[in-house]
Amino acid sequence: MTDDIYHIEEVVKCHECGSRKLTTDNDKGEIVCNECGLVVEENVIDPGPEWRNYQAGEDNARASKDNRMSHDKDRGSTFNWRETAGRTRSQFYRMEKWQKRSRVNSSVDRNLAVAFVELKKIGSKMGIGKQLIESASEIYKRAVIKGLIRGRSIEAVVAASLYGALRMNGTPRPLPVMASFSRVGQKEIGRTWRLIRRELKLKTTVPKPEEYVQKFTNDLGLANSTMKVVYDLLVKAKEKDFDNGRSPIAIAAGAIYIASVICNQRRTQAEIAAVCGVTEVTIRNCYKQMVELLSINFNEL
DNA sequence: AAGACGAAAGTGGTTGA
DNA sequence: TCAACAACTTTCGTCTT
Repeated sequence: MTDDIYHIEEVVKCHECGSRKLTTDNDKGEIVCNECGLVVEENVIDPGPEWRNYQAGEDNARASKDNRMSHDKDRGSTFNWRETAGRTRSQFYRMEKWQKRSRVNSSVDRNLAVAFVELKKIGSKMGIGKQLIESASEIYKRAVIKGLIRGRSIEAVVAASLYGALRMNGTPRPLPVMASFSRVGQKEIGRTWRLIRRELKLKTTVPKPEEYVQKFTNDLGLANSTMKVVYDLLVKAKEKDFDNGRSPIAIAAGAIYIASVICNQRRTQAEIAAVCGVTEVTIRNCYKQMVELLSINFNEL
């Protein structure tokens, strides 16, 4: 993957001895002079807004990438030309490069800034708390550092990060619901989330039906007592292994429909479908099977 | 007219050979 | 890797309230 690396154009010879025999060390992210051994370039970066994707040897690679994120913080004082006046030409030359590099870094910052604005926008539209926005931005930042933005839109990665943060918090939202708050389609959000989860090795579990209940019943304006009935139905369904292979959202939606009828707080299948992000057909199929399984005298209600 | 129902055809994910 | 499969969606006509 050596040829995958992007060189800054002006780095063609060693500042110390002038040799053009240079070797790139991918793992360390350095360019080293073959003649005198000087590290000509550290933290080799893509001059464009995006950067290359590190492959194996993650640990070393990550160290240099992390440095990149804090370039201006670490090196800020190096840019003071007054302090360095009178030094050799090659040193000015080097400093000039750091400045260029800082501009590259600021494009990373701009990416993060744009992303965080987007994240806050979606978050406030969805009524998501500060803590979760923080978690989502943490995931986003790590995705950026891993180079996962490449070939994807900021919006997609933002939506996926938020989706993931919600799931990991035990308060998942259905993909269609996420998509309705984003300009990105649910397929793209789902695909991006799977990638992020895999690449960042995030530990997630398959959402359980009960994780959706609070949010759904709230949105439908159902009473706490009705919500309690939903939970009871889910417990009974689980006892009979109703959850294998079926979408947890569909199960939650079906249970909510049954409970809304039982508790005289009837909601139409269409209303529930809209809130839960599944179709009426799915709710019908699911609640019918549940009624059958739990021997509920539904028609008498 | 609104809501519920179910058939039919299509999609995307999972599983097992 | 590919076919088979179950769950789910979309669409639409029909029935019930």
